[in-house]
Amino acid sequence: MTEKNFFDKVYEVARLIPHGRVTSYGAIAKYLGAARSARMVGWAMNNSHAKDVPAHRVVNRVGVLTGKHHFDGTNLMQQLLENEGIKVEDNQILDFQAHFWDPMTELGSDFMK
DNA sequence: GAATTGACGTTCT
DNA sequence: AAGAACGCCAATT
Repeated sequence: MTEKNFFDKVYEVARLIPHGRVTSYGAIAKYLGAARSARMVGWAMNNSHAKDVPAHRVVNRVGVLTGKHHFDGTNLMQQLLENEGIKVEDNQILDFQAHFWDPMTELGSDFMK
């Protein structure tokens, strides 16, 4: 029973996202070994309301705040990101690459080993 | 209990 | 190269 479900793994990784950094659903999914389950990551975020998961730091691969619609306000997600020093314009993160936090690169496949 | 949807991304045509 | 379809797992209807 040491194996965790995809959902739980997503929560863990999402929680490890550093302050002022962002990542993509696909990046997390890929890190978990299921690049094609990016949708599940999004679903997990939907349940993230029950967890302490900073879902505002997770965007799609283009850097667009696709899930901002699920937040309390209309541009709450954007406000949170800007609060961390990330510039957002038209629901899209500026310099997404610069702020991109890749779990595989940062954690180095040494986290869930 | 079965079918559909859901914060996406990859692969095929 | 551009567009369409599929895949993944879980939850909701």
